[in-house]
Amino acid sequence: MDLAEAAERIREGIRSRKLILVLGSMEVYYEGRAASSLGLGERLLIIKQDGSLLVHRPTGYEPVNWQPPGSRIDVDLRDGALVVEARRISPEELLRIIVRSVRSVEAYRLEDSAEFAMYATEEEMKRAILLEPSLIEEGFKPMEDERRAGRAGFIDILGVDSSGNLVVVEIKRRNATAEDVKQLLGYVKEIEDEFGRKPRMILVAPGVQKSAAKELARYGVEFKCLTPRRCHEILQRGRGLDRFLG
Amino acid sequence: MDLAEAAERIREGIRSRKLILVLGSMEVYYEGRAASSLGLGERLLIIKQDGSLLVHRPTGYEPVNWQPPGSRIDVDLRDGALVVEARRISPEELLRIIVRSVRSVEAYRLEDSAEFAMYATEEEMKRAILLEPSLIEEGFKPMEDERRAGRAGFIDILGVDSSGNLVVVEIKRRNATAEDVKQLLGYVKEIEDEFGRKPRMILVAPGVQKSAAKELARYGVEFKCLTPRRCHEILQRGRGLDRFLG
DNA sequence: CCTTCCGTTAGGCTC
DNA sequence: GAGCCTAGCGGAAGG
Repeated sequence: MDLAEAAERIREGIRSRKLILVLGSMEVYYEGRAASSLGLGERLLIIKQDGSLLVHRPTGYEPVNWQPPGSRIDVDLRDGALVVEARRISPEELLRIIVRSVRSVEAYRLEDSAEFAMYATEEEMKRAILLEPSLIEEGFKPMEDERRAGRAGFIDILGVDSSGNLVVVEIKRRNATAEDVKQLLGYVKEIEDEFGRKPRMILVAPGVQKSAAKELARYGVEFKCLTPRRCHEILQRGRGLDRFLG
Repeated sequence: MDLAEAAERIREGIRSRKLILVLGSMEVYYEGRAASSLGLGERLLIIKQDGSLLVHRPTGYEPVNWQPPGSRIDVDLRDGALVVEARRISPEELLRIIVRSVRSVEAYRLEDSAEFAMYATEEEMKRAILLEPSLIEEGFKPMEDERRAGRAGFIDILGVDSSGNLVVVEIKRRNATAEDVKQLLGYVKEIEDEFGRKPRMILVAPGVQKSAAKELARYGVEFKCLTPRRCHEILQRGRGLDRFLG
């Protein structure tokens, strides 16, 4: 395909806010927070309706270069090449794509208003525990969630056990790290300052990294194994009951 | 376009290891480490030559759903819909795309053997300092890089200053955080244990976060401002000299 | 605006 | 293979 025609199609696609697909042979140069260069090769260039831009090589999940939504995109013919530039400010970044030859340019107006729903997140784990506190242990009673702990951050769940002890619960959807233990200790210090007594500390996660296991023992942090999947199932069950009860 | 024809084109594209672009109206369901669902809408489905798969909505930098390279991809006609499934094991994950109608299916064999080069990384900052130690201060002499500091990790650069003091240098390509200061202190503790005297501590970065500034002052950590860009320029210059001298 | 934290983080490296 | 760290991380939420 002729480069001038390709340029016109791309410009028209941007004007009419379409998703544009360009297949061709191109070089790619990036400069901003870092810098990169990529010599000539056949790639897929995607320009989206919101001004985001992606360059994909024939393999790999990730784009080799990109620009997030809101970039200003310029299309020019320069020295016998088709040059696409995507700029953004804050941080100031420039992505320059020099297209040497084009196999195809397609533009589509896509309609997509569906809602994306994600399950088995850390948020869902917290909701499952609030719904069924015995997941932590028998007699556990949550009092607050997302409670501010000074400048240490927010405590996932603050509650009391069956003996009336304060319990600070930290939830992770993946294996707990030593860093997570430190985070929990930070919360506990704030709580201790505030309440004048040391609370129990429970780290809830599907597992622990080896380095974290040592830290748990060292600081007397308890560990409760719980997977995001199990929590999701519990919430589904809860919804089923709600529906049944009406 | 007819769904049966679309299915055949996709299968043929996979057989011949091409990059496949499908534009159409589709639902997407994912279940694996987490789970998600996305109702009917017009999207771009990309199947790459290496078995990676991406579903892109009309806006946004990131794919809404994906499967990394190496997934097994099945294409079926089922209940009047075109169903594309991408599975992987370890972790076991399934992405199911139900295509209800197709606007276009294109397949391309792309040739791309160019090398991708990234500059202005933390690695480059270290190399620039090793090449030109006065970037830290006059008289600084690097002795080792990536030196093991017990279980605390690896010291970016260990050296001595003009007075013979040990110097531990930690490099960050972005503004330094309080966490980075802690990391440096961890190294220093190990070095102190080993050498029996406290080394100077220098954090090298383009800037500091506010929380980090307090930690710097508190623990007597010095800060040296240096940008990845400057380091990249220095290395370029170095290469130029090598070429000139060599 | 900046900071903090999560992510199906991905990807790379070491042990 | 598991553990650990970095990223042009992106994105969201909060101050």
